[in-house]
Amino acid sequence: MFAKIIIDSSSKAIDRPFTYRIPGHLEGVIQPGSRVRVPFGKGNTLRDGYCIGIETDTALDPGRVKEIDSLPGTAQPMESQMMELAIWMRYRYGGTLAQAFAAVLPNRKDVKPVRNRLYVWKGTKDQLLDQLYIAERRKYYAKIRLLKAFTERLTLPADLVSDRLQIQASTLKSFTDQGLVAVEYVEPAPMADLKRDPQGAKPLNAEQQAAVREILEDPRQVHLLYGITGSGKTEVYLNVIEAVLASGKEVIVLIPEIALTYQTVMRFYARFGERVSMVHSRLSAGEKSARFRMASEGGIRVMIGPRSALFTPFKNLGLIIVDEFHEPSYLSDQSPKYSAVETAVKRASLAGCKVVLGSATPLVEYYGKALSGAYALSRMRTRAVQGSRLPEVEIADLREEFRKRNRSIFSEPLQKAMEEALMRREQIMLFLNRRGYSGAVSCRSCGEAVGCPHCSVPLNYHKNGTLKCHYCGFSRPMVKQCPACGSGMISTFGIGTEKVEEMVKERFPSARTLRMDADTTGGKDGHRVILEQFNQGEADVLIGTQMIVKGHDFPNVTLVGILAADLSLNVPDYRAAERTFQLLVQAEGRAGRADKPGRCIVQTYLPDHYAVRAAVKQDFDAFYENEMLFRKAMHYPPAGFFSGIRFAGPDEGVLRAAAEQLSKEAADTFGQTVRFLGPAEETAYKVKDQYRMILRMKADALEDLLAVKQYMEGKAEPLVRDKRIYMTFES
DNA sequence: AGCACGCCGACT
DNA sequence: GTCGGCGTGCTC
Repeated sequence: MFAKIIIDSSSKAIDRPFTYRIPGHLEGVIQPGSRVRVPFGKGNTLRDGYCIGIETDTALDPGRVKEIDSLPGTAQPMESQMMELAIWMRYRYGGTLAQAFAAVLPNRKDVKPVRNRLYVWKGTKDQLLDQLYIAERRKYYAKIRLLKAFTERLTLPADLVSDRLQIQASTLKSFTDQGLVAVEYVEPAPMADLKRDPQGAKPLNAEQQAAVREILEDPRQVHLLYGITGSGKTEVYLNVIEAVLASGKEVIVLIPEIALTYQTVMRFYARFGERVSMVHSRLSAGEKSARFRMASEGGIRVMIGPRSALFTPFKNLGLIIVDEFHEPSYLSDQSPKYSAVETAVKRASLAGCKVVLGSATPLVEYYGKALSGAYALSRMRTRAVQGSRLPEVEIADLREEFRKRNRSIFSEPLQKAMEEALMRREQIMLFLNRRGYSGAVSCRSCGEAVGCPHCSVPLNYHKNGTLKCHYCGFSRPMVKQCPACGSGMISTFGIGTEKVEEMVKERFPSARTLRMDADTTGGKDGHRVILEQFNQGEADVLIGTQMIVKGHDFPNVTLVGILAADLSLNVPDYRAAERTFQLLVQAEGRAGRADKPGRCIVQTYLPDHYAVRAAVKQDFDAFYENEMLFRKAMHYPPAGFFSGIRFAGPDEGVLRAAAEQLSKEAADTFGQTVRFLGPAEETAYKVKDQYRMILRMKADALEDLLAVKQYMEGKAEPLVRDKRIYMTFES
């Protein structure tokens, strides 16, 4: 018997099956999906790999075929469905098959036994592990602080945690003295917390009931749940999950990284108790593997977590929920660069189950499919909590402010609102999306940004005095006058959050400020510390980038100021308007709670832009209609398929030559079906001494783009192997 | 990716 | 005359 083996490697050169003989004692043990250890290469070094198939015969010269050495660890073989998913991911997103397997099969590390230490815990293993995670994030109870002290030593194999033991405080001391660790645990914290804040099943309103019913009854596989902020999507999920569990099936709930908080997970615990578990990036391989094993053995029925939870090896998967599915954290940054949303849809179709995509600001591609009937659609347009209102949103027109010679970053209405809020001792959040000030040029008089005639994205100002398009390479000299209105009031933007903080202090000397952006959130606890300080009322004004608008609710915040709504509109990306709309809607949602009305002031030079207007009215359908006109006109998704091939390399000349040559060959070969734009320099042309270029492609069929990808992988292979260039694929 | 084979310069 | 530089090419 022979086995087809994929060697675990990130190298394209050996990303293909190798045939090995199966030794007699492993016959029947090795199956497709098994991890194996094989001698490889001239030195016969032992390397790990994945079996992808079994054959009774081989066309190879028997003398060349080596024998499988062993089976490393005790990991279960990958389910055939998960293997199929990985193969699809490799095809869809590139990278090597081994990388795709690694993504769907994270239980790679075998649990190392730890001896000579005693851990005592009353409660289940899973609760302990979850407590440790929570303890890192929040100072909840004294006993959790006690746990925190032991966190380091408690990252132990779950099997060594003894269940339901309790020891006396004296004993505790003697164990501690001996270097053994003991933790006394009085009552499971989740339950303790529930007593404080009971969260049983809430009655559903009519919209929620309708959504639950539609999700359960509609035969279509993909179900989009559009629900405004506060419409109670989670409650809908809980009810749907209940029904799926009752039918004997299992559920995966994906949430954005940032939303994985104590409260979120507790709502699920409250409803489903120990059938729920979660995975997250801070778990060690052993802990994660233990939970996945429990899931495959039926001990866990609902798995919650960020994108990697999608690969929970449930045997009888009945439902996948992707909450806030528009969030960019669903895109993997490692190879394979998969979209967890798209992959969830694929997994659902392999498992024959339903997938629910929920959002207050759905991605237009998906919303379009829902409107066309390809996906099912449920809408929830009212707030679930009685008396709760959407914040009052108003626009401050910065062109007007400029005419009034207000050179400050605060418009008159915002300035006034801030004074009032400070007087009432209420808190303020100021939001400025820093990413957008990379040099787009805009007119202070009419608000237009100078755009590319071929791509309708803003041009970027370059130091040599030209304006360039980073999509197609178009370039023109810097303008002296606004091409739209002829005004000479042309300038670049350059204000970041630091400057905002300075100006808040200058104008409101008594206000205490906190700043939250990439510069102030260093370290693993940076976010938590700042948010906690703000929540404790240690500051009056929180200034930050988009990280402050996601999912954090501060009851005392009554004013949200969006300093420059246009900044995210002027980034060279066809999704700029969509991202802006999402950010604005999210930021608006931060203002006010049921008991205190909220107010949001949106400062903009583009008060008439459809993304801004729709966001102010919280009108997703209006945004969708306008955005689709733009996408269709420009053949951007969903009106067509769009992707990119990135070239990077340390030698500028080699990189340019390679990018241009490869692009030309691709254009000659695929010019009939694919439109090529570029290659153009990336927005950040040189990063860490690497020069970067990008070839963008538009096509009517995804298959055509994937064909170019395959072709380029082959063509660029020699250059990539010599490390002259690096090549990656974007979808 | 590793690792070996292979054909040219400074050393015991 | 040998040790070793890393260029080229293969890995079941």
